[in-house]
Amino acid sequence: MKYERPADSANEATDVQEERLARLIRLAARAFNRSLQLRLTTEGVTFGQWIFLRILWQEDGLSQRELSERANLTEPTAHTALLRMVEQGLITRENVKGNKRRQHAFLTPRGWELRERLEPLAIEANDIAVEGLSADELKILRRALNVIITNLERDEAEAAARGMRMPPTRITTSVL
Amino acid sequence: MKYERPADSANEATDVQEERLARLIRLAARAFNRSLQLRLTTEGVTFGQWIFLRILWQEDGLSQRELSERANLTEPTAHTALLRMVEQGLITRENVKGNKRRQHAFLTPRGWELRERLEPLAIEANDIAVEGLSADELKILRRALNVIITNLERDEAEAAARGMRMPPTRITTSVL
DNA sequence: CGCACAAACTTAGAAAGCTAAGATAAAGCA
DNA sequence: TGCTTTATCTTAGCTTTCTAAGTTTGTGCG
Repeated sequence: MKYERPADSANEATDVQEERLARLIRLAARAFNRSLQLRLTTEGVTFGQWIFLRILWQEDGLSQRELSERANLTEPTAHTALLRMVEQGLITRENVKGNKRRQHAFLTPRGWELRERLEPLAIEANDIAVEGLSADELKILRRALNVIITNLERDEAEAAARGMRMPPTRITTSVL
Repeated sequence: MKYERPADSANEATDVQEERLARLIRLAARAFNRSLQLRLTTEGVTFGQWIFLRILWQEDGLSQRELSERANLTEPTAHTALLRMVEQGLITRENVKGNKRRQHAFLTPRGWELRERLEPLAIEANDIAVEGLSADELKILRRALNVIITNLERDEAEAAARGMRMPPTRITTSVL
């Protein structure tokens, strides 16, 4: 054990403290998602669409793979989101430069238009969230979150290298 | 606007900063979930089961409603998780004191046994996550997360009072 | 007692996410 | 040139979570 504590800080208390952190982060993430979703709904946009719209506003014409990387999501997740965005007329997907494999996503005029209506909503949600926190606290919060993310991703990579895997979500070709 | 910045820090930078906070929290939440799930899988337990096991270890015999409240999850979510836990022999659900409505969940011996094997896994994940953060930073992190959660939940409650709702997840009895 | 209202659990169906395993096109190499 | 490998997008099917809308059982009041 790396971080030993004096005997007088009971074990139980330690457990509770530590376990709470994951819970707090989960609750904060959910509250943030809901807050944003609540606002986006007024413009008929879902959370998943928002994620990809934001990326395309910065950099139009990315491929599905590039989009999923920038969004930190898997390709199947990006895939279904992009299909729906085509249906709703927010983007088109096109093959460019004679490459029949890569499908680049381009914002439609409607997709571009949403920008000025949606971005203020996200800023509003963020402003509400951080109300009462000082600049210093926010700085530490960001740093701490980055550290946690780095630590856990490193851990997952190491676990994967040792052969540990996330449980399959599909019945693996069973007994035979 | 509360936190004005000197003119030389462009608006764009501000936006990016603010938007990033939600993203960081989302990433941290996901990394935490995966880290825990990866470990729980070695004992054949899913994340959802862990959530309710933890609560029952503290307080056995709670009803579905009480469990969903303590877990910060809705009843349908608790419902499906509990059904699976019954299937797997982790809990039983029983009517007590002749009440045919309330269903109290009781840990089976198997459910109790898991405690000593699972709790260390959660502690391990937490230890890894906070590696490199000082006690002060952790304190601020916790406070900041609590502030954010409170702010956003208040905002959602106010929005609900004004009639704003989360988008329905089911097709609302359409045209007729 | 009987009926209305409330509490508790269930069912229906959707979104968003994932892993695994295709399919097809491009690139690289012998 | 032809074959193998790699890239990219798709499909299949599962989990977890939600909102909305039942169903059933208790409770309280006239």
